[in-house]
Amino acid sequence: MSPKIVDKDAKRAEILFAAMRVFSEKGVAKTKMIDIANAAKIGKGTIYEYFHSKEDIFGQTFQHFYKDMQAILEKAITATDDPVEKLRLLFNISFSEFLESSGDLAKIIMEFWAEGMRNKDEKILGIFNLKQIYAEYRTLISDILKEGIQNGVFREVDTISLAAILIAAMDGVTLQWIMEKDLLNIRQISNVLLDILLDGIKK
Amino acid sequence: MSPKIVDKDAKRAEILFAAMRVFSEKGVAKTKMIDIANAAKIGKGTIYEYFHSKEDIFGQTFQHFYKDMQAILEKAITATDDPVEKLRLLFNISFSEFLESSGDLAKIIMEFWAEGMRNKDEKILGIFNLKQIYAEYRTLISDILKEGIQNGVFREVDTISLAAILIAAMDGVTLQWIMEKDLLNIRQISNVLLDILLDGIKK
Amino acid sequence: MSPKIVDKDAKRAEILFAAMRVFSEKGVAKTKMIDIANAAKIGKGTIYEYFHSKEDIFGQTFQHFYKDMQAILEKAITATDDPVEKLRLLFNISFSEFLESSGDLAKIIMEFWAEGMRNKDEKILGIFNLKQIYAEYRTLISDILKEGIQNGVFREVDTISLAAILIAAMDGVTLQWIMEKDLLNIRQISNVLLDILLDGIKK
Amino acid sequence: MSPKIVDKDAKRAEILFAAMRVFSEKGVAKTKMIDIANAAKIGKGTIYEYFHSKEDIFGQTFQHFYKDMQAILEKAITATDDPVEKLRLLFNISFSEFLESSGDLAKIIMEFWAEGMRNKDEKILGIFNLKQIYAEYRTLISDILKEGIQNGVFREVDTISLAAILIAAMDGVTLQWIMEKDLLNIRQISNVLLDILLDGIKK
DNA sequence: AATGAATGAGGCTTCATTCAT
DNA sequence: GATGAATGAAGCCTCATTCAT
Repeated sequence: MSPKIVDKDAKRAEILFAAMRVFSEKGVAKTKMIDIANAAKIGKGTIYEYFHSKEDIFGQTFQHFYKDMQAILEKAITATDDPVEKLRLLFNISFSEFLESSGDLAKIIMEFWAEGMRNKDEKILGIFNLKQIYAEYRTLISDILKEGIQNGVFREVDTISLAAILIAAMDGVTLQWIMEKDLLNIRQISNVLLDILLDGIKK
Repeated sequence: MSPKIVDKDAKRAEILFAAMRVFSEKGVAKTKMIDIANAAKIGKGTIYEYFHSKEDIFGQTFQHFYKDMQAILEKAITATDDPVEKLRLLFNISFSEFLESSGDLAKIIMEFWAEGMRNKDEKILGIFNLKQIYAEYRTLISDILKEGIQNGVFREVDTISLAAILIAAMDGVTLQWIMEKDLLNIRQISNVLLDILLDGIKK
Repeated sequence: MSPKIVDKDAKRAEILFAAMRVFSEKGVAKTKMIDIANAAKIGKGTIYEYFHSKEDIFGQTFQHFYKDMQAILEKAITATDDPVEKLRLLFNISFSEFLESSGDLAKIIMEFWAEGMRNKDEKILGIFNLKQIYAEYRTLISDILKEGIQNGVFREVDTISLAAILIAAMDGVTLQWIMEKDLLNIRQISNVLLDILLDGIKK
Repeated sequence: MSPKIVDKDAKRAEILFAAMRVFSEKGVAKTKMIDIANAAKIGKGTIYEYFHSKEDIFGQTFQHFYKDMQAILEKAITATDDPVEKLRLLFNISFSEFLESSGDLAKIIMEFWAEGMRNKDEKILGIFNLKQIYAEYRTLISDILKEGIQNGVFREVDTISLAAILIAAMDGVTLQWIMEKDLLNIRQISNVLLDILLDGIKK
């Protein structure tokens, strides 16, 4: 009576991870559906049981990345009340829990950035709205900074601009890390950079 | 040496600029040869009189970007003997002369990064060897830092790591700038960031 | 003979009717197996328990149509001995019992015709041999006409050609009926046409 | 300076005729783009220089058929003032100039009918609006009949219904002709039928 | 028997590149 | 040199059919 029972969500996730691996290896444009199928060890047609199109897979890859990032931010800012500590957690967790754990994902981030920064029609903007994501991100960090200013930990500064600086620093380090995962001790670099930045804004 | 050669070079450059405009607007993968031809107001077939392939155009776009960058670095480090001033020039010139002047180019940088960070066969590596470029870049900045240390301007630091930090900061700001050209006063942000960083390593 | 066989046949018929509905709505080529399955409220795979292939379903749809037509012919020519009445019954029954009762079927007739008139390999010819069907049809009507001539009801005419004319008239009216089920009073048109035709051949 | 000079319209027509040949041989659904390309002795991709899609080709095939028909009607109704003669011309020209001259086209008519009688979205309706075409056709013939009634040639009849009958007769004969191009003397059949019909409505 | 998940052959279409003019 | 018409390799996606449950 009943057909093969499959955990559709689990399989969808499997395919997504396979796609991420291939995307990060070959780049989105040069990835063929058959590559994803092979990576997932399924037939070409099976992919379409779980995704509408290649574009859809790329979009969901981004969603996945974004949700992970959200979770990390959430975790970081609720773990402690100390603004300084919050920023340090943000910096550290980004690398340890997000990038290092899914190193594959890292290389696609560039494609997210490239894709996300172009003007899109409404439909795509709902998925790839990097501008909005960064705006939210700045607000979140700005709030932490305001806290610190209120607590008397930080100097009076333009919190939004400073948030942009912190994000810039994180992204920059991310780029370096992607480029030279092995050669540079990025963890240390990241810490040094954060120390300098924190030092610069502390009262 | 004949006038024709000059014409050829001029036209090649024209096509290259047209290509850059389209690349930055639609992304490299989604740019068709016909788009470039239209943008350059020439026939589709004419492109092949000046370039071997689409890949070739993309490669030369990168070369152009790279040469511009080289020139800026050159200019910066020869303009003064003061290491601090050299770094400041590096930061400022990057934005004023490079990015701001060819805003179109900025959006393709992501594609360079995305493209450049994948493992390639020898032929491509000769063109898109980002790792090597960044390594050179780090060496150059490291040399400035060493100068500063010798001069007693900077503390004793791991110059290569610090170079990486400075590059990270610059790249990060670039990203922010691409994303929010209008909203954020990136020039100011970049200066603030540099001040903080310099402050952090000054003796 | 066991109840299962009855079930099987009933279900096969159900699927066939579902298929006919969808065929007539979307056309055979644009009908997917899943459409038929949905229309029949069964699973996609179940269809294959009752039919070998989509082609098979289409073939059996035709067979069904053909058997209905045969039955109508049979009914018409055995109901009375009067040749004129036989022809009138043929005309009328065609519409009342066949087309009007299964209006869905009507739209597929075009596909039967389109499919049936192409040269086919042996296998298909056994199912879709329209030429033969029409030849039989002509013979049957020709026999009625011959009867009428012998009885002195009809003039001496080329019975095969006249049979073709009668069939042409019926098919033509069918087409009009399919096209404008609602606007034209086809029943009346059909009667008028038949009256004219009969009048033309009566002695 | 100038590239290959091609009469685009001529080539488009060539491809269209090739497509019509293949359509009529294999049916639209079973015709592959490569079949059309081969029939036209061009490359697969070349088709797309002249048509948007397979659907487009089919649509334009229909347009072509329709324009031919229009021209025939025009020719018939302007050639004489005698209503009876007009109808006879309509009947005869349809076969001699239209069907017999482009026998290939004939077999696709079924597909036009099948395609044209389904409910379509606006876009397709603009191309395949068979209902409207037949309505126009009926009006045109109805006008001829009205003329004949005014002239006292025809009895007082429901002209629209009679127009439908005449069209039905023509279509029916067409069908027979498609089916048995060789066996039946359709020209004669068509004349006999028309004679009977005219006789039936003459005063 | 019934199901729908899985499959891959096959079709449509795109587009970089070629080449005759 | 310049052009765009022609091409076909290659990729995305569909869908009839299979088959494990």
